[in-house]
Amino acid sequence: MLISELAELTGVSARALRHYEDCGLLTPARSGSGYRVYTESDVTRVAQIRTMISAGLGTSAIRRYLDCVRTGDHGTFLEMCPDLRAELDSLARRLDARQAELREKRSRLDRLTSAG
Amino acid sequence: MLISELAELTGVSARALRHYEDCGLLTPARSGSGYRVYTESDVTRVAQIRTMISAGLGTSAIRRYLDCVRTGDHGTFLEMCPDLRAELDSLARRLDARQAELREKRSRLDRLTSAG
DNA sequence: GTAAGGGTTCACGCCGGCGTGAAGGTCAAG
DNA sequence: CTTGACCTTCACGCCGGCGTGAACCCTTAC
Repeated sequence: MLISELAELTGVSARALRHYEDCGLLTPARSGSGYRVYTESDVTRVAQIRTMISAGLGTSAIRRYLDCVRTGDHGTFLEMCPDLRAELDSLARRLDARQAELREKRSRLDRLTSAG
Repeated sequence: MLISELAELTGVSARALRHYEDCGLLTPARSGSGYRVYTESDVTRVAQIRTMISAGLGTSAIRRYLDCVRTGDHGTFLEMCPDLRAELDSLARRLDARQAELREKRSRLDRLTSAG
């Protein structure tokens, strides 16, 4: 299928799909005229990519660990290798830190608003 | 006083102080040779700016409402005018939204990590 | 004279997943 | 042939508070 069809099937913009290719997350074949040609398995792969992005992973991390992705009846998950475990742990810590920062900002804003 | 002294007194870098001037938050006098000359009241003002920034306000918003800032015994606060009230409300909503997004990311990451 | 230590004005870099034209090739349909 | 819908490859814009040189001026001490 061509890019616009994959875009419709996945709900992801064509621009994003090209971006994923630039990042090495997709490697579609090319037609004689240079058009990107995707297979049905790319639909699943894009869904996996989106799941990982929505979990906070960057494209470089996704590229490193895309082999670890499995999609089963119980949802999408990752088969753990040591590096991946460490990467996800540090990501979790970063997310927690950002959450704490946001909470601080929010409370400081409340103080600015109501204090006095 | 010169910029490095104000930087030390406030704990804010000289670069940041120049940045605040670029944004219209500070308007130091100039010596004959072009050096920025600050007064003691600028120490308070910088503290107010830092408080507002740490609460999530951007420099443009700070510039618009810097007149509303008061620093008293009960901490730094803002005298409310309608526009300011609306601005702070929308900011609070944006912070809440970002907090919700982060929570979602965090839980999705947990699912990726442990599911399967 | 000069080295040292501050001050000044640019102006790019960051962080990153895409949006958004711009300029131009491909292809089926009328 | 021509419209028009889709495709391609660049490549800048975003969001923004500063970090970080670069290149150059002022002043003081030796």
